[in-house]
Amino acid sequence: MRKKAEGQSTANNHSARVAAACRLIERAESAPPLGRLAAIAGLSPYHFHRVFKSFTGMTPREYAAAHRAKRMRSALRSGKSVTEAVMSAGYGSGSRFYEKSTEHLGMTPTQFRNGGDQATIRFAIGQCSLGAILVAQSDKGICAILMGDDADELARDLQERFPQATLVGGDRKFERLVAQVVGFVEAPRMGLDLPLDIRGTAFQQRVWKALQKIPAGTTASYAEIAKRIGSTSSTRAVAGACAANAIAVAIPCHRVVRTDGGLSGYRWGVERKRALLESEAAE
DNA sequence: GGTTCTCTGCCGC
DNA sequence: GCGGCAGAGAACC
Repeated sequence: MRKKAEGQSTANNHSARVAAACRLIERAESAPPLGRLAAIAGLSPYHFHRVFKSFTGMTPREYAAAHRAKRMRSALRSGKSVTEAVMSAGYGSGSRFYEKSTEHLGMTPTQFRNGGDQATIRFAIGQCSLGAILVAQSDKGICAILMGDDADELARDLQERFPQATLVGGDRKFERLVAQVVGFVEAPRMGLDLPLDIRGTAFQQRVWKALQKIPAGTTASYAEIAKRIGSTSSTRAVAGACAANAIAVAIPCHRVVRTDGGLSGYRWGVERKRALLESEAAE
């Protein structure tokens, strides 16, 4: 009994320290260095870092970055100019923010302010051994690879994923790109040497990054991915992020299976998942 | 391009 | 539970 109470109080202590660090990060003009956060929490930088991550699922640096991006977004939404928003979010200089803006907002600040992504997305639909395949590209790179049984369904899916975008059918030059992607889907081991335009929340991005590290021909469980991104208890959220993935095969969510080896689900049909895994294992 | 800070796996207490 | 080192990596100037 006594032991339990002690364990409880340690946990409470930690959550209070982590919460205090979060508030500090939120209030600070620029991200406080790790050493200062740790000193305030009364822990060594090493240990504090681990405690923080185990509670929040992200490192203090990531937390600060996510919070800045959030401030940036709300400042832009409230109608401030891009420059004002950059400053009020605590980015030291405009130029520094611009370098990373695509990462934070998924688009340039001006595009964001103009009501989301109205950029043009070009797409084309082709056929591969797994059925119909849609490849879409923004000016940043491939933003969607979708698979399905019929072309209309895929086009609707694309429109739903990018409701603000202007979708245009691809020209002949674009067909070559589709052919390249189809070739990649048939033989994923070759790799896809094209830039990707990956859009999602910070958490989704972390999951997708982890997925890209799973080598072809192997699999990982949802729990393993959760562990790799340092968020052991987020197994279900990992599954959610996999399901939200818009870039099939290039972000290999098909390589994530249940802990017992069962295939679990696949956004584009379990049969396609099975086929992909079998062909990768055979290569 | 060098420096400084961050992050993580591993080990010791 | 906590601290610390080593080494890789990212951010910064």
